Amino acid sequence: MKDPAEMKKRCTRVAAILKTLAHPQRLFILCTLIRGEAAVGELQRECGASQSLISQHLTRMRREGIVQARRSGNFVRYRVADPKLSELIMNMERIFNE
Amino acid sequence: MKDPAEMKKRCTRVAAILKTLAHPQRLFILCTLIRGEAAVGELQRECGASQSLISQHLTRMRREGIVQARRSGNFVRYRVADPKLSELIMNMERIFNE
DNA sequence: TTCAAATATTATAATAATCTAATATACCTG
DNA sequence: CAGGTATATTAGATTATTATAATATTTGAA
Repeated sequence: MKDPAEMKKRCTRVAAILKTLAHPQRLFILCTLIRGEAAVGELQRECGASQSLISQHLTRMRREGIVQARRSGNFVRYRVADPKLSELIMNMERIFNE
Repeated sequence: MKDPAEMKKRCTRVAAILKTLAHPQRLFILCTLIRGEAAVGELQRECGASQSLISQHLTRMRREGIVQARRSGNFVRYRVADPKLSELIMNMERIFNE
C-alpha cells in the first residue's frame, strides 16, 4: 500500500478501468445495471443511443471484465461482472449526490 | 436519484471527472496528494515523468477543479481541491487493494 | 540586475476514442 | 427453411488525448 512501484502498477490497472467508466453512456449503463440485469434493448431505450453504439459500449465493457452477458432466448441480458465495481459505482453515487 | 434525465446529467458530469482521473500518472499523483500537499518537483520525482508532462497533468486537474495550487516561495505546492475526491480515491484504494 | 532553479505554456506529431452507417450473426416462430 | 427481431461486428471519418521538445514565466538569491 506504500511501495511506489506497486502503487504505479495498481494505478495503471485502475486507470484502465476508470477509462472505461469515463463515458456518460457507459456510466449510465452501469448505474442501471447495478440495480439488476437488463437486456440490450432496454439499455438502448433508457440510454437513448443507437443500437450499434450501445452494443459497442457493452462489448468494450465485456472485454474489460466489467460486465457479463448471458443469452436468454432472443435477448442478451447484461449484468455487472464484479461486485467491486458495483461497490465503486454505489460509492460514486453516494459521493456525488449533491 | 431515479429520474433518468437527472441521472444522465450526473453521469455526464461524473464521467468528465473520471476521464481526468483515468490516467496512470494522474491517478498516481492524486493517490500521493490525498496524503498531503506536495510540490511539483516531488511529484515529478515520485512519478518519474518529464517536468512538462507533470505540469500538464496538474494544469488539467486544476482546470477541472480536482486539485488546487499555492505558491510557496520558489515552489508550487498542490493539494486535492475537493474532499469528495479524496473520499473517492480512498474508496478506490480500499476496493482495489487485492 | 542578473542568474539559476522551479514551474508553466505552446506547438506538434503520434496514437486512441468516438460515432455513424452498413453489414453480419443468432435465435425464434410460422 | 423463410422472415423477422435482437444483437454484434466492421470500416471509416472525425475528433480528442498523449507525449516530446522547445520556449516562456516566476521567483529567490547573489
